[in-house]
Order: sequence, then C-alpha cells, then structure tokens
Amino acid sequence: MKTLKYSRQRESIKACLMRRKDHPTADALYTSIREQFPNISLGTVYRNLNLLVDLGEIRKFSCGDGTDHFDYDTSPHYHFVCRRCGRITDIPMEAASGLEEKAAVHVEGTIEDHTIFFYGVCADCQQEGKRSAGGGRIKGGAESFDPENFQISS
Amino acid sequence: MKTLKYSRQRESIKACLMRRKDHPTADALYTSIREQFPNISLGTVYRNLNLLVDLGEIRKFSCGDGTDHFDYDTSPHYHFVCRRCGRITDIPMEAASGLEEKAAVHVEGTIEDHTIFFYGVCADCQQEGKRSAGGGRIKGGAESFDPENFQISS
DNA sequence: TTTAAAATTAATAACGATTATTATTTATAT
DNA sequence: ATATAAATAATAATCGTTATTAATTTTAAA
Repeated sequence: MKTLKYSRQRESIKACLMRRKDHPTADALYTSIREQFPNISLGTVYRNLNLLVDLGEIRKFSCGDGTDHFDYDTSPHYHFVCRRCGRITDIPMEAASGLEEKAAVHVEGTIEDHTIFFYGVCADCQQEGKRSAGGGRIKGGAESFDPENFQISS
Repeated sequence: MKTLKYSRQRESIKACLMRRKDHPTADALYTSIREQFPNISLGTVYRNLNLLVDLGEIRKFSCGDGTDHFDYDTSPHYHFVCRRCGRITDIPMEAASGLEEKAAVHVEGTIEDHTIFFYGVCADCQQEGKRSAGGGRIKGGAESFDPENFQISS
C-alpha cells in the first residue's frame, strides 16, 4: 500500500489547473506555476499531472496537435478545437443518446466510454487578419502546405 | 507550382496501407514495407504519409496512445480502441444526425467535422489470460498503476 | 520533539516519435 | 541526351515525455 504524502507543488498544480478555463499542456502549466515556484521541475509537473489523472481528479486528452492537454473538469463533455489557433473550448452538451449503444452493434467487446472532438475555426480566427489567436497551430496544418499548389505530373 | 513526381516508394506505402485493415503507425508500416524495399528510410515513410494526408488520400489520427495512426479509408467513420491491447477497429456507423448542429449551439465559429473514439475492451482481451492481443498498451494505462492501492495519508 | 521510513523533489539523463538537413539518385519535360 | 526539379537514404536534430538519482520533505511513531 502506497501512502500519498502532501506536497505544496501538487496542490499548486491542481489549483492552477482549476482556475484556468483553457486546457493547458504540461509545459504551459509549468510556465504558469514557475511564477509561484521558480524552482519547480518540469518532471514534477508531469509526474503530478499523471498521478492526478490516475487518481481520477483530472483528465488527460490528445486532440491531434501532438501534445497532451489536461482538464480539471472530469464531468462528461466534449471539445471544440480551432484548426487555426489550436484553442480548445468546452462543449457542455450532453452525450448523444444511444451513441455507445449504436456503436456497440459494430463492436465485439465492451464499450466503456467515448470522446468527441469537433474541429473547425473559432470566431476570433474567422475575422480576417487575425492569423493566430492563441498559440500553436494544429500539427500538419494548412499554413505549411497548400494542396492546391500540387499537381500530379502528367 | 510544385510538381509531384512518381515514386515507387510512395506507391508501395499507399498499397501497403490499403491492404491493411488495422490502422498502422508510421513505424509499423515501415517494418512491413522493408520486406519489399529493404533500404527504404523511416523518414521517407513519414514524409510520404504526411504528403498523402495533405493530398487528402489518407487520414491521420491520434487516439491517445502517443503515436499517430494512419487510415486508408477517408470516408466518415468512427473508431473503437481497446484499452488493453491498443487495437483499433472501424465502426462503420453513420454520423449521429444533428451532432454537429447540436454542438454548434455552444460554439462561436464554424464546425467543419468531428471525430469519435469509443474506448473499452475488445473481445479477445476479455477472455481472461489473454493479456495482450496485438501490441502496445494505451499510454498511462492500468497495468502500471493501481489507484486502489493509494491512500491519502491521514 | 527527535528519529526514522517512505514519498517527493530538482536536476538531469534517456527515450521514443517525428521533423529537418544534405548529398546523392531518380523522374520527367524539353 | 540533357537539364531541372523532386525524391531518396542516411543521419542529425528536435520535441514531448518518462526514468534515474541524490537530496529534501512529509509523516508516523518513539
């Protein structure tokens, strides 16, 4: 039996994640927390986040941008991801009724839960000129490659 | 204007992905293709897969196990992920009607598409004893940590 | 209130997945 | 045939994450 001991770093990580409405990465959280704990180690942030996930106190998810995001809200809800700026927002809609049941028809085995990510362009990014509203772009995104400019040679 | 030139490596990558019903990672594909092209480079596999994604010929997705997977089927469908063995199977059900419309109510901006991942335990893994049916386990999975054995100290 | 055991930490090394670089090879238009 | 541009193999570099370790901190018990 492993006994969990108090640590002010862990409390700070929880508190910091709780008061943010975005869905920060471990590194973003690390940057925030260093204001309060200038000596905290990135490894400590990762270790505690994973511990909190395992304890069921927070959630971890990956939306396709190559890094994991963390969410203090463990209640069931979905996410919207902006393809331009990468911003992730909550979609507090209730689970489509019978979704898992409908899926189960095609699955041999047991379905425990599911996630939905909606992708598109957020309002801020839709205003022309605003090329980035938050931070990183989605991996393999548009800016780097324009399929319109490709042509299969004769 | 960039002109796409034929390459037997790229054709092989497409053909190999097409005939597989799983959803291989770049590395798994690399292993398969080396039977035919023993000198192919892992970088070539990655570069061509990303090119094919940008051209819209294949799909790339991340289901939370830390590595990207590729899918030759670009038609809309969902996926089931086994938490024990990591196997990913198609769920050919049609998009829940009105799902994006329902989500749009909570989003300022435009929803273009969505993905759904169902998680659970596949039939093979449910048979006790069979601890692994395919390959890697899901990241941060159960085996490594048992929350039941944790206790907040007094 | 010391003491001791175990958990946590900071620092850093190691790791796996992916991308970038570069010199060489290959495909294609002329 | 030749020139040009794209694709390649090899390899280095990068990024996100996990593992290791010696030192520190928490906690229970003496």
